[in-house]
Amino acid sequence: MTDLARDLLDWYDRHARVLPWRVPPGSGEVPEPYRVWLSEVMLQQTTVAAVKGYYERFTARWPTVEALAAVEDAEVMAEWAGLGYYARARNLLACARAVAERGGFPRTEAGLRELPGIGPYTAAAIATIAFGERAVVVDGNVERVMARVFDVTTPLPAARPEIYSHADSLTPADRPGDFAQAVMDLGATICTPRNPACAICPWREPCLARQRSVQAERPVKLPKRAVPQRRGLAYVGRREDGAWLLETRGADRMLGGMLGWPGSAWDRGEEEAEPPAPGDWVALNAEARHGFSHFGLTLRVLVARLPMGTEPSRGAFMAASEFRPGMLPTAMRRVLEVAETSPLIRDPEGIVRA
DNA sequence: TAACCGTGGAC
DNA sequence: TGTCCAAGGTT
Repeated sequence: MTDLARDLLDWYDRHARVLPWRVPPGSGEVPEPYRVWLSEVMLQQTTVAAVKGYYERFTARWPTVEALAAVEDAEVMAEWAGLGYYARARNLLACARAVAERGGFPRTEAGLRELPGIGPYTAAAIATIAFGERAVVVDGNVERVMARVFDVTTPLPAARPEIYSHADSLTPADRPGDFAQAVMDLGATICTPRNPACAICPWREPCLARQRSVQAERPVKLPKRAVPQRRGLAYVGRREDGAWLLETRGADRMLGGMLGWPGSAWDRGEEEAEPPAPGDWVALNAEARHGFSHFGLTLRVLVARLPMGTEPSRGAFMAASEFRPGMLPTAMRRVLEVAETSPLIRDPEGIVRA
C-alpha cells in the first residue's frame, strides 16, 4: 500500500461521514449488496442530501431486492418522483427483477456491469464496497481529487484515462472499498469544487496542484454549450368529482414512465395539441417554467372542469383520493401549481354548487 | 464522442 | 437571477 493510501485511510477512520447506507469504517462489517446498489443508483449525479429521504423510504417499504422486484412499475415511479433522471428508476426495477431471478447480485465487477443501470462507476463501487473486490472507482469526486493531487492539465472528459490510471496506482488491495469511499468523502468535504479546505487535507503535502497554487483551476473542463429554450402546452382537466385527468408518459419520452398532464410535444416547437377530452378548455395567463439539464421549458396551461361521464381520448382519470402532487415529476408539479390558480381546478365541487 | 436525461442547493 | 454542480448511464 502506498503512503498516500495509508494516510487517507487513517483520515477516513477518524472522519468518515455517517450515512444511512454505510457501516462504520474498519469495523469488518460489510453492508448488504442490495443497500449498496440502491444507494449508488440513487446517488448517480445526485447529492447525498437529496438521496437520504428517498433511500430511507425505499428501504422501509422494500427491505430486499426480492421485495422491490415484486412491486408494480407505477408504485416505484411514484416513490422516485422528484429525484430526477427517471431512467434510473426504470432500470432499477429491471435490475431488481433480473437479480431476483438469478438469486442474488453478481459478486464481481464484470458480472455487475451486465445489469441495467449499472455502468463502470456503479459496478466498481458495489464490487468493492459490498464484496471487497479491488476495483478502481472513479466518480466526479475522484476525478477532481486525482486532477489536483497529480496536477492533471488535460481537460475533462479527455483526461479520464489518465485519471483512471492515477486512481489505479493508489487503490490498495487491502480495504479497497474504504479507500474508494475515503476519496469520495475527501472530495465531498475537503477537496470541494470551490474553496477546497487544503489546510486540513490529509493529502496537502503531496498534492501537486496545491504546491503550485493551481488547485482552483483543477480539474480543467471543456466549456459546455448553452441550454436552448423550448415551449409547449399542457392540459389540466378535473372532473366534477375531483378526479384528475393524467397520463403515464411513454418510456421513450422525456420523463418516461412518470405521470404527467397530457399536452404537446416539446421537441418540435409544437405549441398545439388536441385536448385529451372534449370540454371547455380555458388558457390561463400564467405559464409554468422549469429548467431541465439540457433545455429550459415554458408550458402554457389550459384547464377545464369536465362533466361526469367524460371519456378521455388520452390518459385516464385518477380519483382525488389517490392523487398526490408528490407523485409528479417537478415540471408537472409546476404545471399543477399554475393550474390551481384557477377555481375550475382548485375547487371543482364549488363550481358545481354555484 | 457527444447528446440526452432532472433536480435542488450553494454561491 | 444566473451559473455551477452532485457517488453517471445509455445510446
